[in-house]
Amino acid sequence: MTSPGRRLTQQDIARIAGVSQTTVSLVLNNRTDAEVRIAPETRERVLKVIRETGYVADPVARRLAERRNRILGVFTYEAVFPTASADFYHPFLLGIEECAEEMGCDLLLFTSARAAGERRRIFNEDSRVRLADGCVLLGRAVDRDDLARLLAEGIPFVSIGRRDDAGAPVPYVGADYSPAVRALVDRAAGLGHRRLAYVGTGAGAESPADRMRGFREAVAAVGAEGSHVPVTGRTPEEILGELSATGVTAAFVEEPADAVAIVHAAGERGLTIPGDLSILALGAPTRPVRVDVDLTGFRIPRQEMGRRAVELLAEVLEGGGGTTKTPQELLACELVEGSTLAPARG
Amino acid sequence: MTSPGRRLTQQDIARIAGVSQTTVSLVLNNRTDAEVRIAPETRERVLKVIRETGYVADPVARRLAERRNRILGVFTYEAVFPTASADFYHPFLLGIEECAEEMGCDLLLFTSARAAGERRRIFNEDSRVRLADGCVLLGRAVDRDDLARLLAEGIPFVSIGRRDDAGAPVPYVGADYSPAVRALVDRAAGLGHRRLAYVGTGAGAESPADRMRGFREAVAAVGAEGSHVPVTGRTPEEILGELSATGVTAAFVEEPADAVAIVHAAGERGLTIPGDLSILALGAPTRPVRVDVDLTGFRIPRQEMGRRAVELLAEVLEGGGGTTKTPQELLACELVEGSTLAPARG
DNA sequence: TCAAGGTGCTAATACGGATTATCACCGGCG
DNA sequence: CGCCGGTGATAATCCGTATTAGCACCTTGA
Repeated sequence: MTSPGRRLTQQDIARIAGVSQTTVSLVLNNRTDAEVRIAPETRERVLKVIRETGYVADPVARRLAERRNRILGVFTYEAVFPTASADFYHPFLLGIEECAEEMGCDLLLFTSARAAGERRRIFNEDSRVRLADGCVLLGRAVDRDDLARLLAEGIPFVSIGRRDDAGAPVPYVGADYSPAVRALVDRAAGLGHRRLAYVGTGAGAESPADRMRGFREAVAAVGAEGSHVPVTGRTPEEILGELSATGVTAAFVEEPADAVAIVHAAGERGLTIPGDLSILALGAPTRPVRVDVDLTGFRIPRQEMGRRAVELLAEVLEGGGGTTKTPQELLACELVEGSTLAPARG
Repeated sequence: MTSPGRRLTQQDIARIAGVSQTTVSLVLNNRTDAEVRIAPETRERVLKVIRETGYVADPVARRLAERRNRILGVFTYEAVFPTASADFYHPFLLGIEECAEEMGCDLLLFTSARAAGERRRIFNEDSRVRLADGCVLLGRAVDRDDLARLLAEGIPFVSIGRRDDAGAPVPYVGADYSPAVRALVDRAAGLGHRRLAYVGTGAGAESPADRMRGFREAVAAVGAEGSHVPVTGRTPEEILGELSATGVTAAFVEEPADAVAIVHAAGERGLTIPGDLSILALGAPTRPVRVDVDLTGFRIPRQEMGRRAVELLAEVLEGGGGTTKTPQELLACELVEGSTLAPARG
């Protein structure tokens, strides 16, 4: 069929069919406008040559001329495939891939964006971000400067996870943490819990901040007492100690991996969960853990977030000029019944 | 920093710095040849503008002119992220991503290659395969026509998994099934097993064929009796029935998911494994199963295969012209001790 | 017989960057 | 004075496709 030598171009097809390169392009793009007319026989002749040679247009040249690729970039600040992070990233990617496939788009994974042992950055010396039509950002913490730059350069993108403004509003699809946390607090309060604690950083990135905020607001709304128990640099035992010492009966744990560890620590200490202490998990584990506990909490709609991010990105791309306003959506989290929440003692 | 309007080009940089586009390109590419000279001050002035504007070269245009991308394509005949296939594909991707990251390459996932509900094909109407420098092929069965076409068009690629010739030798890195299967057969024979069975298709694609071949050769070598028990359309119970009826004492099961099912079926039937029947699993599960059995068998070095494929692809790309010979490698499988192999009865 | 209007195709150009060939300039030397 | 060699930069061209403007030809009508 094809010679192993140089790749075929429209020029070659044109020569064989005895027409101009323009005509080949027109036939290929199936232009039937009033502006441009091709005689049916000519069209057929060109198509025949294309069929016989198996010619396929060079996507690079196409992109250069057309400014459109049907390639969506996916940027993550960590490798996505290692098992350590796979459990967390996988559902997002699943949604992204599904939606991209339906839209006939390919996915470009920016795996090279690491500056020599450093953290990944979007803009390194020869960033390939612009190769994609647009880009999905994935990661718990996203670099503010990168965000600002993406906005400034007018690169279409959608962040997965809510982001604070970075010079301008950031397009995102996030998980609606506040109401989810609030619902859990309401439940706990309804079961008689009065001393509640937020266990986690509660700050650093938007998502912990959102959860913390939801917690504070809900605690205030139900008139309970809420404290903040930090976790960094502390063992589950120490955390558990503080919880007991302060008379907390329901702990809202930011990171399910911590929740699991605390449950285990409680078991060794002779405490029963949820008899002595209720544990509520706020989201999905970002660290690999063996989740052998049926935690009460909520489910982050990760797959849906992936899908929706791609959909929104597509809309932005369709919009073209950027006249449409910044898409910002929060998707509801689904409560998970679990078995680590029980009525407060007494 | 940058205006939100149109993207910056070398032309813009040139205008600002008061030089020509050529000069900007030369400075960017750091050309210090004797052929081309740039005065240090001019160079500095251009670099300053580049720094201030944050200019980054358009990778598409670059690719068109340079014929090089640092983008590696990854083609799979199925979606890689769905949990159904994730367990199988994941280790390959892990190896691929690792290696690509080290080499400073990005990964392009061809997710769009599906022709309207059909199976994925590499060459659809507007294939973007050529956008990548080269491409890694992943999948149990690979379309022969696609392979032939890749070879014919001289597109650099490496298949993960051994492939028969498709008009010409196919570059691959595969798992060395034959010796692995042979080693298992030797073990079984050493433990007194005389009636062995190969349970699976044993054909269809290269990898089952390789395993079957290894089985046949090994059985012949040790002078045992080997039969073939097909699985398609049969229940584990039926398969188990045939094994018992024919007096097989060691079953070599192509697909670990089947092996697990057979072990369970045996349990329900009151047979003990490996007391009554030894089960050997030939590879990794390609269907999602809860592997709650400690199967004796071997490990396919999937991550290593992914890495090696990318390395070989890189070599092919370095080689450029194609003077180097087709890389074909088989990686050794590691035996897994497990607990489903025991001495034959009597 | 010639303008008007339609038809079928192509030349020219854009897209953004890399490369090659060439040019302008200056100082030194015969 | 005129030639030469070295220096520093640029105009021109290419990569392969898409698009726009326009050309050559033919028919029709007055």
